[in-house]
Amino acid sequence: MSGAPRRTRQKQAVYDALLQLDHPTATEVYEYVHPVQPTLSRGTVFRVLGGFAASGQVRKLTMEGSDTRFDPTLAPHAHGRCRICGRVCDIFLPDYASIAAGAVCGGFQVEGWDVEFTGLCPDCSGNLCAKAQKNKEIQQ
Amino acid sequence: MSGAPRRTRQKQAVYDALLQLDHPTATEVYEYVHPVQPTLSRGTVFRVLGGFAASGQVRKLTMEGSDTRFDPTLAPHAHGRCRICGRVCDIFLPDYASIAAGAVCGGFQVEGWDVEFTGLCPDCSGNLCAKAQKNKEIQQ
DNA sequence: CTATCTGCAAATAATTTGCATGTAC
DNA sequence: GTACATGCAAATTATTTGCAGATAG
Repeated sequence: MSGAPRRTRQKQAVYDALLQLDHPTATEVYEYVHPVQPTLSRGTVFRVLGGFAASGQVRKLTMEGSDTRFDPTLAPHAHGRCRICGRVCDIFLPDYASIAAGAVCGGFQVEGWDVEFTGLCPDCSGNLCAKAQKNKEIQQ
Repeated sequence: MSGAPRRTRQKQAVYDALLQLDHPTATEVYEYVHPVQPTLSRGTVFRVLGGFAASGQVRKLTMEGSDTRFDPTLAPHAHGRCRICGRVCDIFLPDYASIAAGAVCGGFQVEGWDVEFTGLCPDCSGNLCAKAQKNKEIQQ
């Protein structure tokens, strides 16, 4: 028989990191938490995040060009990945919600969905020149 | 100055594999090609597939729960991953095409998109019991 | 108490890369 | 002939796992 999951300092720290860190990878979570809890190990971060994902407590994002990311926002939504700064933005598109409701597409019975857009985030689409300039400065 | 890409036996073999193998991973391509061309190395498979993806010759699919897959079908379409057999199906949804045409969603300027559905493929949604039975037999 | 969780370190496994050699054009 | 491509093997890097000790309930 399996008992209820236990509330631990480590899980709390990992979840807090998810709220602070805007779609972080497991490693980013680790690096955020480590200075505060030096004994919390990488393995634990992966195990805790995997548990959260398995229980539906967080969403696991498998995005092109980066490691697996985790998202504590449970409301159905898509993601936009900026091709300039790499930031991942939440995009709420009510239209997609209806598709999730068990629609059938060409014989494939849909139970869940995930949409990844590529493009420019609000910052980067605003003033491309300024942004390119900034990136140049950083690289130097 | 960079010259045009060269036509090689290896690239041809990798592309043929893509056409035969229904959304294969790099390793699946390697295992398909290797018996025929034993000297073709894993590194080359990754390099060739990466090149194809970079030139837009094939689509690179980053799907949940499996390694990166490659798709030679260039027409805009979504993918369905069956939660029972794991098969990846092509799903053509004209509605999504309009979104790709540079729409703006909440300040995010969309240039490209990728949709992954989870659910049941035609085979598995048809007769779940028979399928479960078959899987059992395979495992034994 | 005891089942779950964590730390640590070693094991996996996909992907990348350096370099010498091969070959398309 | 020359620049691009490949083979090979070693290096990287994310993620998983075994096991002994810690701890939540």
